[in-house]
Amino acid sequence: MFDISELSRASGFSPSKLRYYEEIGLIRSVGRRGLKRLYEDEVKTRISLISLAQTAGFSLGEIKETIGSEGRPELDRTVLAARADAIDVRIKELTALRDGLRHVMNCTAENHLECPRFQRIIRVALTKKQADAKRSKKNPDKG
Amino acid sequence: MFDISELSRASGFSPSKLRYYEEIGLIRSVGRRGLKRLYEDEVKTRISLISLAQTAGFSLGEIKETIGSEGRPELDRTVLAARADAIDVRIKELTALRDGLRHVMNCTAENHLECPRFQRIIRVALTKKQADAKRSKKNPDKG
DNA sequence: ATGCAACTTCAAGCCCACTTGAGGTCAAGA
DNA sequence: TCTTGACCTCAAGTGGGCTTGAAGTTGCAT
Repeated sequence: MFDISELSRASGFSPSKLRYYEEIGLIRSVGRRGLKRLYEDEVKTRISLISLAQTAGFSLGEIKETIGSEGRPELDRTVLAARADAIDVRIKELTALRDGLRHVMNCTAENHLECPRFQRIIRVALTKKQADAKRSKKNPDKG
Repeated sequence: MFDISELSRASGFSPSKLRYYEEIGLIRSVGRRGLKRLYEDEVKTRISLISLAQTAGFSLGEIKETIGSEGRPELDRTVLAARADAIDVRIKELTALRDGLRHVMNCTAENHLECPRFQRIIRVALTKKQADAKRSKKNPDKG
């Protein structure tokens, strides 16, 4: 059991951010010593997970839906599957973008945005994105 | 040459968003017919690129620094390289997160956050992140 | 017992990335 | 010529994700 300053040091999250996350139900403290919050180890894993999920572009609301707010989260398999699929799409986009950037670095075309190779790289990722957007319009429940 | 409503349809960006991007110098219109903005094809590639870069977690400011604001952007190779490297890091994090989620879907441990396999998956990504954070503290210029 | 650093609450503020609304202008068709 | 409607500008508003500041409360060391 440790207090907010240790958790802050360990996680790199500011105390105000930790309090905010608790307020919106993303993490929890397990008790108090006087006024001071006390945390247990589990919260560190949780914070790592939140941090990664944010990097992946999920909002705090989506993260809460995914991992729940309690120690024993109700993990809905269909939600987890949807998140994993979303990450796969994102990975493909990022890969295309990275390849595009690396190509541009070595490309001698006068205007890189008009380089056919670059455009093709970008278009591939965009096409996936648009196909995805279309699907979620036809099928709004599975967002 | 086409107007804002066609560009909006083609790109999926709202007219207000397109005007906003022009205001902050991310895209440009090449002229007017009366009051109405006129765009040329190049802007579509640019918008695709912006869209991807946002997915990758870059701010509009960073995107502007990376691709410049003009038709013939000043592409700084060191900036491009840094962005590409950042994307690589992010891809690794996303991969770990996705694997973690997929594992949890099939894991029968009572509390998933305490599943050692899950923790290991998460910790790997987090370690990379923290190493990166440390490096940029020691070397604040190369962010 | 007293001080004080580290915590606490709660409301307000801030930055980013847009959106909205009010009021204005223009080009083309009836 | 007159209307229509799609565009325009500019200022203010919104929502997410925090941070900041003022004022209060504690455990612990002296």
